[in-house]
Amino acid sequence: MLDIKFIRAEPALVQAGAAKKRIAVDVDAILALDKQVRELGVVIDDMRSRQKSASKRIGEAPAAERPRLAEEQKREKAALQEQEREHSALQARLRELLLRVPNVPAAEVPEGRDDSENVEVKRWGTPRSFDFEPRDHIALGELHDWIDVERGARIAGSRNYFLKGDLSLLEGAVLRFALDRMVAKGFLPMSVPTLVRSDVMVGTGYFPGGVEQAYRCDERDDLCLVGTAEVPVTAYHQDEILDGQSLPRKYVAWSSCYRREAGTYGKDTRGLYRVHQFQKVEQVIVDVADPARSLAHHHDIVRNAEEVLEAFELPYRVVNVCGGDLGAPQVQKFDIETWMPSRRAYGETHSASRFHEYQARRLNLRYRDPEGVVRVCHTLNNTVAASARMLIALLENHQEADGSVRLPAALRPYMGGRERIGAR
RNA sequence: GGAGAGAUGGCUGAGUGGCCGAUAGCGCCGGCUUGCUAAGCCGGUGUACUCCGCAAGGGGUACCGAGGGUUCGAAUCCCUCUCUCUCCGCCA
Repeated sequence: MLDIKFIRAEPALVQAGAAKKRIAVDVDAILALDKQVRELGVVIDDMRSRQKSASKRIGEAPAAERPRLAEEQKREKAALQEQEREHSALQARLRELLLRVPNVPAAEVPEGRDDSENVEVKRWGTPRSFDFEPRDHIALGELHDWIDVERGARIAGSRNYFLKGDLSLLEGAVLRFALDRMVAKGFLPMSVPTLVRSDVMVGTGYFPGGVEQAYRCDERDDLCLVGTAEVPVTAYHQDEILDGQSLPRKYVAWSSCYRREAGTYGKDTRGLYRVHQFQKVEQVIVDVADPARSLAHHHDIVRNAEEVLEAFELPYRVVNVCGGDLGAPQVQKFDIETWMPSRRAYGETHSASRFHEYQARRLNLRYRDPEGVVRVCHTLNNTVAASARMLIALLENHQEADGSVRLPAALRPYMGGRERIGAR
């Protein structure tokens, strides 16, 4: 959420930012409503002030006088209550609108309509040229009985799966490697709730825009399954005022992630690329409100992910996500795409975002600076490793003609020292 | 699931209808005292919105877990909910 004061000061900037993101917003209408809310607020504050002093006088008046004075106050009160009802309706409407105002994208965000216009900023490694007909991960999974999508679908519907044997172990190895690496960099590991209240989904910016993408419990419990550990970790300090000295806070969390994938019928239906549940190690940073520091963190968290891919010996590229492909909350986003032979393309495996105040303001996540001033924090996050897609890349890139899969050196200690899996 | 107790400012903890945005202590900040430190003394110390002011600053309103209600007036009374703790039951 943007600061309403910022919107008042820079309406054109906000309107232009929304346009760059291809998100419809009427800034003028919001400002008109804001003005209305404030004007009525002044009236109400004034009425309450009179009400309070009148009540005080009644308390001090002789008992005989009180009933008559109270009677007068009753009429005043009715008028006040009517204004209050009007005011809170307007405030609620304003908040609804504000929750949908997108964050202003950075100048470095490229213009563009959709992901086809994202701009590649880096490429590492070279996609391997096979001297045999490479299998896709599903074929490899069937060959070794590592993946069972049929029973997954029978148990839980389409886009659900079982991982078995060495692939299940490999999933754990990938995630644990990623986690260990981040801990070594000073990130605090956390185990987190994956079922959260919907105000946390609003706070992190997923709601109201992304309600369709989240699994929700029924009306007995106001809880949602998170699509990423970013949600509980970023909301960890909700409603707190942190000591500025304690920032930045760097967290890393391993969690299951749940996505409804509404509106993706017929898209990526084969295999583990687009699934309803997967596991992910996520890095989150909370820091002071300094755009330069946020930017530096952004580069760092991208680099952290790159190092994991390099350790896995997987070719990747980094793209600067264009305005039209950017979500409402982000200032800027870099996606890392890893080479996937079956797609004959790079597929998104990581997403690194910086938000400035957008999430923190919704979460009421603040800190006290050295001068004692309370400010809203900045937040950022990025994937470190996400299980299903990382497994696709590892299987497909490191497969051999006989269907076995070579393990990169980094993963061997996590796989009992083995150099390959699926050897016959 | 059953029974009970609770939720107040950074923390501890008073406050059962008007004198309470809230006693006191601790912590923190400033000052004084003092070879240094410790102790002591004095003062200050919540958040949000809003109005006035160039500013320093000042005024108003709201907030005592959340939401409703009673009342001229609610931290205080009533209702609902959430959370915490204790005991019992069940259970990974």
